Amino acid sequence: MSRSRRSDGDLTKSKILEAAGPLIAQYGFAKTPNKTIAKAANVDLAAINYHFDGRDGLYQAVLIEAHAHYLDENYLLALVESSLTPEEKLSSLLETLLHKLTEKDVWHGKVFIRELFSPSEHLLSFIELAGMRKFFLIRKIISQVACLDENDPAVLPCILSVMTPCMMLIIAGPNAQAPEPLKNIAQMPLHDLVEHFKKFSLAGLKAISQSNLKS
Amino acid sequence: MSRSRRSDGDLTKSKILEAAGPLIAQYGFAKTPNKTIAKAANVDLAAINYHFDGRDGLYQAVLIEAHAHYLDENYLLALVESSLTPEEKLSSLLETLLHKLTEKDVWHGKVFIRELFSPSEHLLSFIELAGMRKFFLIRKIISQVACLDENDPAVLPCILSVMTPCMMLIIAGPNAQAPEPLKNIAQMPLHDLVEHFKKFSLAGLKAISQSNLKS
DNA sequence: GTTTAAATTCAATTTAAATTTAAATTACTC
DNA sequence: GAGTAATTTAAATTTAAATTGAATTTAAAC
Repeated sequence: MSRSRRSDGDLTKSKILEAAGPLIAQYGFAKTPNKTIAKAANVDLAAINYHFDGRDGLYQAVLIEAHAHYLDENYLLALVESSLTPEEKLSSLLETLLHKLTEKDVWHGKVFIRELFSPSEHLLSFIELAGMRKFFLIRKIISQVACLDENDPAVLPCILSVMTPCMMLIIAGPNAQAPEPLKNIAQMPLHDLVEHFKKFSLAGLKAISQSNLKS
Repeated sequence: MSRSRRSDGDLTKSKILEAAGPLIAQYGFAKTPNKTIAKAANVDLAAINYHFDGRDGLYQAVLIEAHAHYLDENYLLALVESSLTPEEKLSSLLETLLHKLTEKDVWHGKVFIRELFSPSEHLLSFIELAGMRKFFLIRKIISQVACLDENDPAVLPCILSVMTPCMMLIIAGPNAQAPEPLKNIAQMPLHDLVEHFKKFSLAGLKAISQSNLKS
């Protein structure tokens, strides 16, 4: 008996994944029917169920893919262990976050951030696995800039202050047709945006650090 | 002929609205069927279509309600025109944004922010009407703290930096069952959070202001 | 109290989409 | 090249939910 593992299945599986990503980024998961995804991927509708065991399985896979690519864990690891100063590490982190904006299609970030700000039952199930490691790496960088112990609860709002504005920018990114004021933000030169967030975040963290020393 | 306008209709209409809000805040619009809303409101399923002319009409109404209550326009107007210093105005704004966290049910903010970060076709249609006025008021306050002209494009990322972290906090608020790290943020004492965002935002804006003077 | 249209209700219908099935095809092993 | 199981496909089924319509009730006007 032949225990064959055909390789063409993997291709359609990834075709589905690559087609689903941008669609979900643009319209949200609830508003992209399987039929639309199948058409975009040039595969039969039933292939989604065959390969992902149902619609939810596909979304779970897309979410994992999105999270893995949004801020690469290996990049973060290398950054944390690099010989840069904490401030330089922060700069690099912000640059990486924002440079994604210029890429033609940043579906990874959009999908992940959509889920983060409009959470479904799918978020909890996987954030706790893959998400925590990346969270700890980011926390390490930011706590160093703020001169806080990484377990100090005061680091948590610092992380919010640094990260969430960049996330909003990705949602309202140049591709998306955002309402007027947001659209204008997204159309600003990338360099100006990077400079803004570096200045703002660095000053904010320094202020937190200062007030911590006094108390 | 009697041109009667029965008043009991308004009651059920608002019952539906009040029931829909918290459900949509928790589960998202796509994941709360009309049936669930009708049950929570103690109203017949068909009443939704009768009063709101369909599911989308209900969501539109919920969105308008949410936006109106999230940051009250009259409050913003009074704040802008008050005799407080720009810094004090910013403080008040942040306090208002964050105090919503302690209220038992902050569905208004959650619904609006869900939509903002995971936009559907409903966002654009009404943001441009009601949203712009509030946006301009917030911009006025923040531009003054940053010592920038309110039309300077550099104000835009400042608004992001100040507002979005607070929004994330509302999404991950004490009620919601967020994943670990976020849950811990939401459980921090409100006063500490307010202090953090005041310090961070003020320092950030001052830094932007400084670098602007030099160039 | 009678009239009238608004509001409610329940049942029937329609719609849209996901899933399942089984038949046809294809890639791989020998 | 034959056998086999993985994959693809198209059609049928199932599911869930929104919408509609007709019958009933109710509140207000006179």
